[in-house]
Amino acid sequence: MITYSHGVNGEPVTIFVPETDGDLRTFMDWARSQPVLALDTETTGLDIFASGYRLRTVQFGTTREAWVIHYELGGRFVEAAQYILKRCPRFLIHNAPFDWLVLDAHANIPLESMAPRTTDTKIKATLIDPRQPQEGGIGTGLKPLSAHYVDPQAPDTQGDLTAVFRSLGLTKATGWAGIDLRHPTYNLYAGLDVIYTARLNPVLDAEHERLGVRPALVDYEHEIAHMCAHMQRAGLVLDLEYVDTLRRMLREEEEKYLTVAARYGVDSVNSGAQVSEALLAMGETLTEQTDGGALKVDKAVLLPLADLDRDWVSIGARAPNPLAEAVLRAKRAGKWVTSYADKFAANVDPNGCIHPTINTLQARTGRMSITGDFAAQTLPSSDWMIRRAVVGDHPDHIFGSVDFQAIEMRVLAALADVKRMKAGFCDPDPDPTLYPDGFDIHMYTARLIKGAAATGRDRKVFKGAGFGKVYGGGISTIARQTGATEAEIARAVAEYDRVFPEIKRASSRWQREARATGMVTVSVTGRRLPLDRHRAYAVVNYQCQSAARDVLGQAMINMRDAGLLEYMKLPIHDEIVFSAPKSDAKDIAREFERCMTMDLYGVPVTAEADLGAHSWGSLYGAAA
DNA sequence: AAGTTCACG
DNA sequence: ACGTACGTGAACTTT
Repeated sequence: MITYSHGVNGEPVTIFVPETDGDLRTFMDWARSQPVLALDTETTGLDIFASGYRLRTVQFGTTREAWVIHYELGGRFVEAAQYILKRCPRFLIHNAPFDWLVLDAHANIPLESMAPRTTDTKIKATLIDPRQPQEGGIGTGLKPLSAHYVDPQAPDTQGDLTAVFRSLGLTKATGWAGIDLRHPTYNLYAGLDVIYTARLNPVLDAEHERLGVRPALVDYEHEIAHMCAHMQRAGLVLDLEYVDTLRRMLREEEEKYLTVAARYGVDSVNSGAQVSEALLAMGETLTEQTDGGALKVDKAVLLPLADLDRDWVSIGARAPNPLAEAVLRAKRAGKWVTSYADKFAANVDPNGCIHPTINTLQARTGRMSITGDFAAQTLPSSDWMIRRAVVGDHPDHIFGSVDFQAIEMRVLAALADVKRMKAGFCDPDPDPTLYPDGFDIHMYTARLIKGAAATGRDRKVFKGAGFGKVYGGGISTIARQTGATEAEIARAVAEYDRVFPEIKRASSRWQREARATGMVTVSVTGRRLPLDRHRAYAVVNYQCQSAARDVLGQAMINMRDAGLLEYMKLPIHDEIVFSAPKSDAKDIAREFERCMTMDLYGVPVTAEADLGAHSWGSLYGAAA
């Protein structure tokens, strides 16, 4: 047995690294009697589903000691780790979804077995403060949390190991796979991580108590994390033949327009300086500036120069500038091939699946994000081309999606108790001649203000005003977004405030509360939402975005309880994407709608399903 | 590492 | 009194 003595917050701790069968028996005798163990794994990297991926080490610990089990050695080491993994009633894990999926894929310990026994200290910490240190927060990594809550002298275990990797001629990318399991720094830090996790947990509990973070919210977040890990494990099936075609086509398109751009002296279309210089030389005038003071040459600037509207359709207002068009097309093809098509091909697993990394509590508002191999929340939606690469789980499956209807506006009506808005949403039988596609809050508002004569343009203006309320936008921004004049918007916003006076009152109240509590506002679920001092106006948006996220979270729990988890593929803010057998798809879609239908403080929250064909792209236009 | 652009809800 | 559209992830260029 190798042992390391170390100090944590002035107290001695011991790290044990078993070497023999006898050492492993001592470990098991100790671990068997522990009601709760902190747990961590070390692996060859982050790409859990790639071939050749290995689980190297599993660590177990308490506030006083840690045991570092080298799983990679096989035999009795594997047996000992699995014995405790199956048996211990409760685990503390920092960022549990990663370790759940590692153990599920590489240690034969199912997610379904681990998740109900897990407390995730990252979830607890994020509910206290979701901000990273750069944003003025504590951070949500084990290192900043340990330094803040446990021991100011806590080492940067990951950072220091990276330095060790370099001294061994390895890199951050190769070090985790290449470091010798006997390396003392590797073993010491592997052990310290679980000791810090064990010490973090009671401090976080005390903070929750002090700040009023509800235990029900903690449980709810664990359930959401479990469901999202389930979706990550399943992944999405790719049509690899199509991915290859897509890559070829987009590269050709890019090349074609790069050649055109080069004729005008632009050899890098992504260089704003080159593009603006060449356009000026062609006699174009550029007026908009970037925050940094350079001339702006983004899509919004280039489209009019190319005589194209926002949907890239020819306007006929001027002679198109060939360079502007070439830059637009080359940049779009380039982005689509590198950010999407190439990444699909590079990250596909041996079964032809791609796995999203779902961060269930990423944004300050609690919103989820999807990062890494497959940023599925940000695939182009204006065209089916990219999403066409993703297909149903089985040949007889089709893709579907269920969206909340105008969720931000409904949440606003509910939270601010907006009487006339609520009355509109609550109308059980909206006149189909007025609302042929179902009730529409923006047309409702237009009619409330303009009467029966309200037009589609009125609708657009009041939709802008509504979004301005939800986002906290000013008159000029709303005008720019809607294309209406500032005078028109100013009048519309004033009328909006007249018919929905509760919004302004709620906004003032929330801003006052936020300031009084140090610019941290508390959502309806008790979630703490840190708000920058100079951005108090954003409190309405924080409340709405956060409540909408929690409504989706509740809907996801309803879906799981209804047996729909196996069909769920992705959460996308106000939408769930699913893959289901074609023969049952209509019934399944109805079930999804039912799970997303609920009441929020007297406002009905509703959802509508859309069924496509075999590919995800089929929901976005003409693809098969 | 910062700045710019572009993809999403 | 004034004025701020909200939240993300990722690639590429320039520094």
